[in-house]
Amino acid sequence: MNIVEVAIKVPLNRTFDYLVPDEVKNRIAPGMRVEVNFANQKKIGIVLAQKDHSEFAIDKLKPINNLLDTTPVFQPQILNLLKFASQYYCFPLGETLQLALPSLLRKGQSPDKTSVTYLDLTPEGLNTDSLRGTKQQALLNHLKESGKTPLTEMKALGFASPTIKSLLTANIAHEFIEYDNQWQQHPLEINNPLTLNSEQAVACAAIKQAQGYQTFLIEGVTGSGKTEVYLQVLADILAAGKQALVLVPEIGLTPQTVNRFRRRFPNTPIMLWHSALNDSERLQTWRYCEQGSCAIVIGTRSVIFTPFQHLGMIIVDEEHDSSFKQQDSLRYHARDLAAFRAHQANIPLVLGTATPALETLHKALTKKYQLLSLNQRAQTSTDNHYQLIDMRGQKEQAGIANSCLPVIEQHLAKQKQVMIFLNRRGFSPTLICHECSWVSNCNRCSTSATYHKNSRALICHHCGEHASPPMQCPDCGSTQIFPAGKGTEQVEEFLAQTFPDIPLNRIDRDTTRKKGSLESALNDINTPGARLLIGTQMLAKGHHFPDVSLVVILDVDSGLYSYDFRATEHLAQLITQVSGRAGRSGEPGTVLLQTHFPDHPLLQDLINNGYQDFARFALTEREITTFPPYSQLALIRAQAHNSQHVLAFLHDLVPEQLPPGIELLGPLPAPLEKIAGQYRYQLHIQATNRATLHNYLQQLSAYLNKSKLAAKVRWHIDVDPIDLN
DNA sequence: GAATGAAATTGA
DNA sequence: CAATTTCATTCA
Repeated sequence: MNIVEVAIKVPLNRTFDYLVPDEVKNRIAPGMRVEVNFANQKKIGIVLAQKDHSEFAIDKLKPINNLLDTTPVFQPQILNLLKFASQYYCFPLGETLQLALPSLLRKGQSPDKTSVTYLDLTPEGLNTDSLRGTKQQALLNHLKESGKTPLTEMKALGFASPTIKSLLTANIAHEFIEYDNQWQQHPLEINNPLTLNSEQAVACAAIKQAQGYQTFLIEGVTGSGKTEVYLQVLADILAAGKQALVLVPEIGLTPQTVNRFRRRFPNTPIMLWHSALNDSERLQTWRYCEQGSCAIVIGTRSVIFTPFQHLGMIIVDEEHDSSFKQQDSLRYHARDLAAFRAHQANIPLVLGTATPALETLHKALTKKYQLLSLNQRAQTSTDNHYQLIDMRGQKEQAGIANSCLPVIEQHLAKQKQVMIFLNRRGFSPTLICHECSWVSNCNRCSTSATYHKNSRALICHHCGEHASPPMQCPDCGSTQIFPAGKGTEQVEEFLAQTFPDIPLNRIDRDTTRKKGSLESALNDINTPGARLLIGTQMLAKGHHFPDVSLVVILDVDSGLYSYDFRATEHLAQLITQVSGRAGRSGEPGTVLLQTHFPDHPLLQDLINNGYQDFARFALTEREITTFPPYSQLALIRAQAHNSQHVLAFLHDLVPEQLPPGIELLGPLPAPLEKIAGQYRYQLHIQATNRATLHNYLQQLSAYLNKSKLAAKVRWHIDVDPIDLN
């Protein structure tokens, strides 16, 4: 009998058997796509295995309609990775497989081999310094920085076809197509590697000697030159003709980062993978990696599923960054899957960050990972000077303590940039009535709608509902309606009044919504002279602001006392990352932290001894409280319009007797109990170790598949949750 | 998730 | 009683 096991995209933890017609019998293999009839529909499924008998009644099996591939779209290793991910994160295999496939392949398109058109400067172009048109000049400048670049990428950066064409006709630039595997045939070109300091050299040597799988954690303070270490170890991988996978946070994929790789390895094909790619660009990068024509791919989270010919190394930059954890459907952590993949491929994995996640640090301290510390900063950066601003009994305006103002003024007077950080956009998180107790609550969520003064709107940041702010109180008719609480818009308004002559940029989701607006703001910031920068977390990540000498963090306290046991870790990472933006131009930067709890031990530890010390101290706390990494956590979240259904569903999951090693907490209302009219509750499952947790989850999912209540609510399991919302 | 068919509700 | 909506069932 010719039977295949097929995974189909349905929310079921099950696969389906199909008959194989004789004419395709010899061509079919695991990892290929097939078209099948399924529940009166045509669907594309993935062949998992060939077998000669089925548990299912043979006479009820249907034949497959069509075999869509001549070679598998899933390599055996990728199939294994996805089977693991599906099990580990309790998400149906069929859906997991579809998620990992470029959408054109999901729809049945053929993965035929193609080529990429590149744009580069001609020798004349290299000797040209200035061109007439500003756009042409920008294009010339960019190519001088980046070297050869795929044409599609240039267009995505906003260089228009006519501009490109004029440089082509002027023989400044040329286009060329590169085919399969050419890069491995040329000797590797390496441009201007920097001289390593002793710590970097130690780190490089350690990674280069790795035989097979080994994970390294580079714990490198800001400015200590992690990237240089990546580049130098990559040189060895490339020279051996192997490919490399580099994962970066969502916001970290800037042209500056990419250019640094391109400049270093000028004759090496480097491609990108991120959310702004369209379907055909995605397929292009995917094919290039799979056929071995791309040497380095730099990408965000989902790049971890890309197939390679000869993968030689995986690097995860800023490994602590929460954007590596997917927050819906398959809730995977790309860093953790990278560890699985590196282990499977028997290659080194390099994790790098100034502020390691406590889970990662724990593995390094218990010798599962090799810890490589970089504490020496390059000469252009120096240690920052932290200062706690005691807010108790102090006057403040727009959330800024009065005692901070003279400091801000001093730095501006020295023609430096000052960065003000507040993790709340809008003008104020609520509007309140002065005469009665009306608050601008959202009708559909258990939170208030944020007042946006610029766009004159009340917006709920959770369900997105828009309303116009009332002129009068809807309850008592009073006109005495005031904003309560602070947001970035308010800080901007206040500082613009206080320092009318100083240029100012506010950077948050609202000001960067338009395409290219972040780039133009970042461009502004590069112009010398005094400047005020106001922003949310967007400012903390990735971007390099050499002229910032003062950072003010307005609201430290919200991270100190929180229901979330990871809140202090995230706060410390944020403070360290934001501070890393200051003091990079030779002089020490100043960091002011506004708090009502200046004696808080974790805060004291962080500012006196730095993140490294803080993290080790925080780990001892985790051990005492047996939170992860000293236990394993999973969450079952459920929501529905009817809160009784949700509670009944979760209560039903709690058994009378718990298996050893498992503790359940809940059902608890989610921190925001109601969003968009849906009531949300959660059950915390804490286990002493991984195996116990997964045993228990397996039992649970058997039950969940049968439960009648489960059909009435929306529910999911989040394994290793990082956000307890 | 989507098609299907049975059960419940509606309207004259 | 037929038309319409809701609900549970099943998928090979």
